[in-house]
Amino acid sequence: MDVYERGLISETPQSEEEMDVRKGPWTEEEDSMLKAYVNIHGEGRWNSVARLSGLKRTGKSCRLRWLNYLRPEVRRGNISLEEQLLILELHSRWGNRWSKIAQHLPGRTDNEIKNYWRTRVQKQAKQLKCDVNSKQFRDAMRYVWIPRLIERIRATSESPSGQPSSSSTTTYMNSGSNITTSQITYANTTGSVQVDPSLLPELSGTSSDSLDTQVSSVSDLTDCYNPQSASNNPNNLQNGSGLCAENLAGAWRRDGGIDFQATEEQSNGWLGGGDSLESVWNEENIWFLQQQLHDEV
DNA sequence: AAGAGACGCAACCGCTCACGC
DNA sequence: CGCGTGAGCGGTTGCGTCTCT
Repeated sequence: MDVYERGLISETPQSEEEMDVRKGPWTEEEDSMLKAYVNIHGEGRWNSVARLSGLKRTGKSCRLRWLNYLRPEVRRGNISLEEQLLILELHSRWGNRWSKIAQHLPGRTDNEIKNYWRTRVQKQAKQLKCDVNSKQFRDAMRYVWIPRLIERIRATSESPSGQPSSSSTTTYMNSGSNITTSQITYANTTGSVQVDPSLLPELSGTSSDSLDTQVSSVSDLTDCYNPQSASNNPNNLQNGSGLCAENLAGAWRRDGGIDFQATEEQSNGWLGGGDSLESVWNEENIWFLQQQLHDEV
């Protein structure tokens, strides 16, 4: 359908500036014009682009179209597990700094990441009946969702068929802060991101610009999180051989966090099975988390 | 089969920052 | 130093598609 028919173009301009300014979806012809212009003259000077290329668009509109859609390096399609993990990690550190987060996901745009966060992550918060910025939800992300993603990334990388391996002895119980590259680069098996080697260790370091410095970082958690022992024997959680009992079971309870230790046992398989991100948040888990949240209030 | 509602995404809007004069 | 302009960023909106009833 033509944009004119949909009323997306100002047909009654109020001033000279508004004359003929197009809005709404871009046509293939406009895309071609913008691509051709940028290929010749390069990026930047977006108002000039709008004027000189013959496009009846604002400079802002041209810039947005180029950055989010026309750039050759833009990757489109499903966001991989590794990318999801990075987004969660980076958001926990920087908050809604979408462009900053996007810098660490080659080919992804801030707009795409923002949309992912709104549609996927905020949806989960809504299902849990808690605010996406609440401590409860951040805890859920850090102590359940992120470790679960790491587990699944590992499983995918270790099994050519994509099935989780049952013989792995690798542990996340690193000293310091290297949950990182060697684990994250399994990415290759799913054809996705190369993670900056310096990135994740940085996350567990000093967080002067973190929005929330009172809660231990994700990497702190993964330092003492052992999915193998946890999934093989949930009782290990009680004696601290898997999760750090002091950090998780006790501390979370005391500071008002969620008791995921109990969650893990009672939901029976929190860390097992499931082949999508959403499976981490299946109905049973969400129900139980809600109980936990309400108990805390 | 059709309508309603939910969802995903592209695009716009308004604000802030950086830079040149 | 103040002002104007351009660029960038985060929030919001609206449309097309999908799913459910």
